[in-house]
Amino acid sequence: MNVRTLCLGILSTGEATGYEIKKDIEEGLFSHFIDASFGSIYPALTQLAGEGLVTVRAEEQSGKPDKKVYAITEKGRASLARAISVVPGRDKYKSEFLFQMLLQQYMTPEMMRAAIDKQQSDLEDDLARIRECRCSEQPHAGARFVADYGEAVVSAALAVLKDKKAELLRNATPQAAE
Amino acid sequence: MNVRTLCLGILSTGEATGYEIKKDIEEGLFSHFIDASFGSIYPALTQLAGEGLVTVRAEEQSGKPDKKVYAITEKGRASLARAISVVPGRDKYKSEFLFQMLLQQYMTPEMMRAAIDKQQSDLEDDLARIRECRCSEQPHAGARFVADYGEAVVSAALAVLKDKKAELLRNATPQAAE
DNA sequence: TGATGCATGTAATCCGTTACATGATTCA
DNA sequence: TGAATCATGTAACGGATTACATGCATCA
Repeated sequence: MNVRTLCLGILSTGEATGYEIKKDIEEGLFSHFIDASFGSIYPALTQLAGEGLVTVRAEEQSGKPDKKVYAITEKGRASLARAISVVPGRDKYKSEFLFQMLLQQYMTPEMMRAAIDKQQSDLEDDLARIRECRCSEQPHAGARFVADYGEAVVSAALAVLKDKKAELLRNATPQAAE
Repeated sequence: MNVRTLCLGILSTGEATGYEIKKDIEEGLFSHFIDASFGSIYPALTQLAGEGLVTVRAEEQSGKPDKKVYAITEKGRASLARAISVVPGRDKYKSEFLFQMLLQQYMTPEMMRAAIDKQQSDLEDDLARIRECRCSEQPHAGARFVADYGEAVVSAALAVLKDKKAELLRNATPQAAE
């Protein structure tokens, strides 16, 4: 799945500017399983408009660049439906944190602590964000499911982390890391 | 974190060929939070050898290309220690499946079922793999933690999925998908 | 007989990130 | 005064995937 389809998906829930799409990706329900930067969103939107999958409407603003509000077209909806009508690819999960934990013996206890604390605060952030989404929206079945799924996964991670934190630090080898 | 560091990390647990490293990434504990293909592993290994971070030893074989066994050097261990002595980047999770669930209304009920079944079998695979790792190795503290973490996360996902599956399918809009 | 596993490697290509460029407004 | 928010966009660069090339052995 690429940024094109992602933009189409977000626009299927209502019109938005590139800037708002980015915010949605960072703060909305999408945030915990998708990523995209301006450098990919803006070109994707231009391309989509060129193909008639979305329309653009410029709104003048003083001081700032014109706001470009994008809206999905029927052709866009059809294209979106086609794009998601495939058996989904396997989930991909990348974690530097877990890699580090696997290589504990190369880390100093201070680094261990820093890494664990960082991970914990990241997870707490995630959890807060998910719960916020659930409150702020009147969610449809899909959104509710995704929020439940996300909450369950993040909570489970957090529980293990809190549970094993002390043990992990106790085991940290003080002589490590060259 | 890049393929270089990943290779160094795997080689820190014992010597291996490029082919074995790939297998380790696919089947070992690494598999649920890291990815890499031959196209990136082989060049990385060549580069690492050029810099003296690993040594190579060629083993002749009949029929097949010579097996190149790589082993990490002291310099390599130092480099690995340096590479992982940073506050870890945020975990990244990509899921086409969750994206699809969020856009339910564009999917046919058949696609919904296929997607859910696929996700379930993927998760069951993951769980089996993690449990296998735990048995096959005499794991050190780090490996045990990673296995616990992975098991908790995947189990939680699986539980939600099983729990909500029926509801998700019941809600599937029969007229959807263009 | 045809797929799968073993075994290494290169080149084209893609997709995306990072950094840069611009600039007003608002909040601390 | 300096950071953050709003707002769009381009260009360089990087990093990895995919496909290709080669070829034997084994298993079904």
